[in-house]
Amino acid sequence: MKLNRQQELAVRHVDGPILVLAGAGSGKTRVIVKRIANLITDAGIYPWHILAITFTNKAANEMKTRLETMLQESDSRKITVGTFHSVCTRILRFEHNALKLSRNFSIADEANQLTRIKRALKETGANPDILTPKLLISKISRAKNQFETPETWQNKSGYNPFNKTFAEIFQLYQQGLKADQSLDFDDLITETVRLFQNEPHILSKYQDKYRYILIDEYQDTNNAQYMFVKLLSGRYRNVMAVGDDDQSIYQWRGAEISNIINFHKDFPGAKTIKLEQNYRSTQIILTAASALMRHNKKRNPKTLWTDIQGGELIHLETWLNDKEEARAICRNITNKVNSGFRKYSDYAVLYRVNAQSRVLEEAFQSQKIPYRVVGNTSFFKRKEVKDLLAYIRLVLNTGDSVSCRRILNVPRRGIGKTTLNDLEEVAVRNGTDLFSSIGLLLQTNQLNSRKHQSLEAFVSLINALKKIDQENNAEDVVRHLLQMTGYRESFVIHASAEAKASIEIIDEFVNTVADYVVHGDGSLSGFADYLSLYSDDEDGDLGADTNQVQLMTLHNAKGLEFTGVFIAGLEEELCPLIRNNKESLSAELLEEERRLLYVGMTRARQELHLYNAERRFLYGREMVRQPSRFLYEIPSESLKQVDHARDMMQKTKSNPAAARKSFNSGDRVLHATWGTGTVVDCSGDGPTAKVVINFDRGLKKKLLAGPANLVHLNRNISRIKT
DNA sequence: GGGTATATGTCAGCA
DNA sequence: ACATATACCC
Repeated sequence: MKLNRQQELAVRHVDGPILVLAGAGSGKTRVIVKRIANLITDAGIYPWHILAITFTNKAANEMKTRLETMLQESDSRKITVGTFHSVCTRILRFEHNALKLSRNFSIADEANQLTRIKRALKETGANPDILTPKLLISKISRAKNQFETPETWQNKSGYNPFNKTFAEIFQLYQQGLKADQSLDFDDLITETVRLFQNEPHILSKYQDKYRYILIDEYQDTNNAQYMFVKLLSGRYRNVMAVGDDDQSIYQWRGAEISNIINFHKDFPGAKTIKLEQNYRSTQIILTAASALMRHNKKRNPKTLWTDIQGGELIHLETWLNDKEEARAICRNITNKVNSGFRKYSDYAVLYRVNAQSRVLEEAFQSQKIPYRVVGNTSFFKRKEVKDLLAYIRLVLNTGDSVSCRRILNVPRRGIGKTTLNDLEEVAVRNGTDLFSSIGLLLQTNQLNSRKHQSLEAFVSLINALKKIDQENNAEDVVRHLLQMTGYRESFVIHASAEAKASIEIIDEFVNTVADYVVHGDGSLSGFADYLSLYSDDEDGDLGADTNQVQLMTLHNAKGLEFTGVFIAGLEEELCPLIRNNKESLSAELLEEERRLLYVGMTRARQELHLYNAERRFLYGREMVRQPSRFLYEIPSESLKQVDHARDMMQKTKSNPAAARKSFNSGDRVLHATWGTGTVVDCSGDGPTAKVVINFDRGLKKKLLAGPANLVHLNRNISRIKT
């Protein structure tokens, strides 16, 4: 397809800063890829001078693949494509000396951060109900991205006790990371920026290396990432920032929309190009999505347009509950596929929170529809993966005490609480890491022989693995690791289904490392980075079953497109999400939620299906739901609306059989006015039976079964029982 | 020291 | 409903 005028201008741009405001579906990835190709083939720029930064690893891989098809392999290989985190990790590992950091520093993932925060909370004795671990992590993240340190917080905390506690925890957290030779995700960026600031010759080297910088999803960059770009581009100023303020959905984690708005101030003389033609969606879908977005006040007005006239109306279906919703989605997809014009992979089901995937997965399984949950990091959250990763981290960096503590007694080797406490004490007293403290404790000769033996065995195990790592690839190390620790065998003994699942995960882990050795550099440290930075699980073997429906969160759908999109759970408090009933939704958050739905809607090419349910099982209980306010912001002429919940209620109402059912205490029932409740007592039979019900909204009512038209919620009984 | 039963908190989104 | 944290027992 030919480029349009604006796209052409962006692709042909060579020198100087340029901002590309690219609306949804306006072909921005194509523009970035073509411009890179153009820089090399037409402008004669060396490929190693080009740095392309994407938001996810997935996007990076896709870009690499597309570049490979357009360029000679010798060229495409030399272009640097990656996320901020992966690019910075590479720089830090290379320049570790200047930072007085081990080359094999560990990357602390979220779980690792959490254990550190919890420990710091305990140490300070702060109340974890007010400063919750999660809140602390996000506060620290924000502080770091503003280049604030525990010290600056100490100074500015003044008399505010919360700030003071925060400063203390921040300090402990940071000390812990440092002692363990670990960096968290934010450090990866901020430490690179500090390196650039403190070592002009290093900055100069990289400025010279990366003369052409392209950044995708610029609306989602944070302050530290901005600083990185600003410094790195300082000499040549060849920055192309591509983004769309309407698709900014990461402000919650520090993304600053001002980066895109202030681009001209930051890079004087910058060109601006607006891509407003949408090549993806039908007029109907685009009109509806634009109408939704007009409710946002803080945005640059824009007029997206499309050549793809008309199209199907957007379907809006209301169901009685989340199970019915999931079943309906499955039925609709099956019908479409059976019609012969669509395949499973044409469809994606999007939702606001990962917890929604469960009901959907159950429905897909029972209807035998092939599906894949995208971006769900469940594999990386598995205990087995964390354990093995902890081993790897410890082998690479024995200073990593958090990892050491995790696997010191996994599998069981008789090093329990008491010994661990002793070791920690030795570590603190000598100012060493946990692993070194084992050697120190062994020297004291104060241990009984059993303890002595198991500790000694552990040390030699790790040392042996270190040696193996020096001469072998990551796969060999992992295989030796499993063999020497007996980790896999520790599950084989148990015949339980749980143990079987564990073994499957371990085998999958081995496959992952084998795959990495084939496709990556094969090193253990490279593999550890891969595991730490690639939280979106790529599904290495994409060749297998690709004809699957994709399930993912709205966030994960960014940058993707599908022929048909189903969005589930369009209800108040879920979309827009309100986590805390006490807290009201700020205007900023509401607008971000709206943008998130906008991103979801604009993923659709031909079909868009929206769903809401009147009841939903969430946070451990069934809740009565209200339709999302966003549904009222979509013009009704774009919608084809069916209320199946109402139909179902009416059907049961007109069916006297329902009234004849007798009720038992414990039964879950539904009443047209009072909603759901639990039967606590029932006397009599048939329509004249007197039923006492505790309604979920807090009312207790005595009703006559007949006129009350109670509906048995049998479909929910299995859930309520457990 | 280790395993299991019970209590408690969590399900926001991501690199 | 699930996962983790602690409490308690062997």
